[in-house]
This record gives sequence, structure tokens and C-alpha cells, in this order.
Amino acid sequence: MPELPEVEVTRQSIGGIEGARVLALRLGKPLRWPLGVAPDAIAGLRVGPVGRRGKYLWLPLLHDPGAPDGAAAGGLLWHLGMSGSLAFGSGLGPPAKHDHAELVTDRGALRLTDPRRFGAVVWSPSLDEPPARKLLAGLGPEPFDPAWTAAALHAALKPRRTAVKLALLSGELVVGAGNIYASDALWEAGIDPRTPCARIGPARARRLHEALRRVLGEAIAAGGSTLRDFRNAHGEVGQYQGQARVYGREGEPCARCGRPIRRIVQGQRATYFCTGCQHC
DNA sequence: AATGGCGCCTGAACGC
DNA sequence: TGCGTTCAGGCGCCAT
Repeated sequence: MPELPEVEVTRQSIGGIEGARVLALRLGKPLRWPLGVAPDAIAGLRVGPVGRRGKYLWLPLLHDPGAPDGAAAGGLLWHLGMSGSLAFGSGLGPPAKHDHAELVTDRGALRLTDPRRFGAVVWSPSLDEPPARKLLAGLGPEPFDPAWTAAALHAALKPRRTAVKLALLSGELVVGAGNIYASDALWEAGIDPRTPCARIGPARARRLHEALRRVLGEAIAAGGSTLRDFRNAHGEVGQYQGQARVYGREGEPCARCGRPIRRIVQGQRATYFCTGCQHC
């Protein structure tokens, strides 16, 4: 579930953890990557403001002011993988089968539930040092960064020959669009998902730039998409799936031209689009 | 260098 | 309490 909107909704819903003191970090079955630090080593640290880069969450952990070793101790990089979600609260109950990480604080526990265990919690001394530096290297620009312009998108498209849908999924053009929002943004922009990137000129790049921001922004406002597992940290489902343009709507009429929406496979992933109003 | 494909895991839905 | 197959929203790694 988690693409940028779901991760951002999660970030916003765990804001209450800022300022909490870490009591313990408990791990269940192995996640995608090892934690990289002894869990005991972070006890006593304070949680700073939660950040997001692409589909990663960054939970800064700080020493108390005036501590001899400075303010920033490091932080935890969280990734929700394909099936992860976070819950935060003081009454979560005992961990269940798919709860594989839990940061216990004096304001409640932050718990990662992740059936498929493609998610991760990784310690890093900062975002600019390994392992965070390596994990975040190669990520494209943030879609809502004012510095990310239509011209920048066009320049990033120009040297690529791959299909634009696949390029969007790679996160190199811009971060955050996964399978749902890549399909929907391309419908919004009227671009066939099979179009080679290099064939997209400035006008269509501008439409795609606008479409990505619109679709991702609407999805955040809708609380994300809940196809199966996703919940925000308060346990609430998202609503975007009900307003998706094309994702998951094979055979239904296109909202713009009425033709049936088609499903194809690109890079072993489903792509949904309208043959009537999306052009190569 | 760029690109395409694989595999990590588990659970649900489907066809037989 | 049927069983085997297919599919699922991510992403690092490998071979080409």
C-alpha cells in the first residue's frame, strides 16, 4: 500500500511522538534489513520531529539538551515495504503475529505491522551518513518541492528510452509515485503509460508534472489508499481507492471518454489506462 | 550507463 | 480446514 501519500499520512498521524523518550526497541521476525545498532543503545533518547524522504520516514533521536555528546544521536529510518503500516498509541495491546518492530516510549508505542516483511527499521547516525545515505542515494526530487519544476521533469525524461510508467515507478524522475498513483497521474495527464520518456515534450511534461502533484495531493487529503492493509497510525483506513481514476478499474468506463479501462502488464506490474484518451 | 528481470515474504482470491 | 496457482502498492541487486 504504501506509496508517498500513505507514508505522508502516516508521518502526519504520528506527530504526537515528537518529544517522547525512548524506553525500548523490540524486534520480532527479521525485516528487510538489520537494525544496525544494539536496541539498548537508543534507550533514553528523545524523539525529534518526524521527517519523510520519498517513501522513507525518518525519526530523529536526540540526546537531552546539554548532554556531553551533543544533541543529535542519530535516528531510525522506517520503510513500510509493500504491506507495512504503523500504529502509535498507549493502548495497542500485546503484539500480534505480524508486528515486527515496536519503539516503546513514555508517550506510547510505535508499532510496525508488516505481514510480508519487505519493510525495515534501520539505525543511522544521520541522513547524510551510511546506511541512510546509501538507502536514499539515487532518489529523485520530492514532488512538492518548489524547486521541482515541469522543466526539471522534462529534462529528466529526455535522456530515457524506457516507458514512462516504468520510469515513474523507479523513483528517479520524482519520488513517491508507486503503481496506483503512476497509473492515475498518467491518465490525468492524458499520456499512454507505454510512451518512451524521450517522446514526451515540454507541454506534456508540464501536464504530467501538474498531474503528479494533483493526484498525490488528493491522495494525501483522502488519507491514502487502503486496498488491504494500510491504516494510519490511529488505525483509520484511506479513501483514495474509491476515487481512483483508473487503478483497479479494468473494464469500467473511463470518466473522461467512456471507453473501457484496460489493464496491461509492464515490468511484471499491472498498469491501468484508457486507450481512448491517453496517447503515445 | 541504462535497462530489464528476479526475488525477498505472506496472505487472499481464484480456478479446478 | 481442499489444493495449486496467481497476484499484490517496493526496491536492491544482478546480468546483459
